[in-house]
Amino acid sequence: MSDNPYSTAVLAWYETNARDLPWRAPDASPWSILVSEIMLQQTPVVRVLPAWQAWMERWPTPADLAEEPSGEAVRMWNRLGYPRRALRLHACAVAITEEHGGEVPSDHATLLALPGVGSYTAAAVASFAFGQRHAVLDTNVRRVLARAETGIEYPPKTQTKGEVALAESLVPGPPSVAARWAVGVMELGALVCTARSPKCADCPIAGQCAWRLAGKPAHDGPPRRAQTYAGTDRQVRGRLLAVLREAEHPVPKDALDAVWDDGVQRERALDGLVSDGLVDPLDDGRFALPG
DNA sequence: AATGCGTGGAA
DNA sequence: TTTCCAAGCAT
Repeated sequence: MSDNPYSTAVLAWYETNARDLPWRAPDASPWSILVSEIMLQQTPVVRVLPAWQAWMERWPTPADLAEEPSGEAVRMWNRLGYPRRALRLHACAVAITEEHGGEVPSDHATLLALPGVGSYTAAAVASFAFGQRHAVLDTNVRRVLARAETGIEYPPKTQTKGEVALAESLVPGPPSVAARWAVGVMELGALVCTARSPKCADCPIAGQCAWRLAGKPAHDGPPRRAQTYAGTDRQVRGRLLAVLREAEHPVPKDALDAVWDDGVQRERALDGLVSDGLVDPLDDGRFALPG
């Protein structure tokens, strides 16, 4: 697997079209790249940018964050969503400080063992921070490969082994080229081969795209999961945690009861937050972010 | 393997 | 207004 039919075109496209993102700066530290990757899990770039800046100013190294209570990470996470990621990023900082001499590990398997670091993030950090050769398969790349190679509009809902094998077969041989391919094909998916209204006129591989060549057949199969939010436990959890994030001090139960009427659901959500480690029930009956 | 887990912007 | 979806992970 030394090359693939698209790599030259994608690499050239990336050279002139890449966004100037701070975690892509030549002097970006592995830690700053890891922080960006955790934040970018399911949160758009535009919302991550200011949060990442503030985070890196406050905690420039893993040791800086590891010194703080995990609740400070949850508070700093603010409204990025999925706040368990903040807890896991804090746990990453502790593990890196205590087990890896304060340096983000470069080995893929070691990265994978860190809290909140899965297959994608381990490959991304190994590739972007350390220039290694890995298949970096995120939602953008899955969509590009579904279209260009498989000829379908959208990839399957859950990642398949076939997709992984395909992605691996396309990784260029030399690590430095592989790393640029990884970021380039991801950027192509983010900017051109988008989920809705792909900009095929601007696509460097449009001439080789199986989906476009087939006339862009519409998505076949069940409609793609419409996620409801209003009224869910997720919404309740969000409201409860927002109260604690914005409070300077531990809050009485009344303050939490005020944000959701359904007591059964409210208790279930609060219990969930406690068992996740996002909320600390104090002995005096009040609640706080974890210390 | 399917589900749960936040939030906000765009169409 | 509603729907979609945005660099996933853990269980």
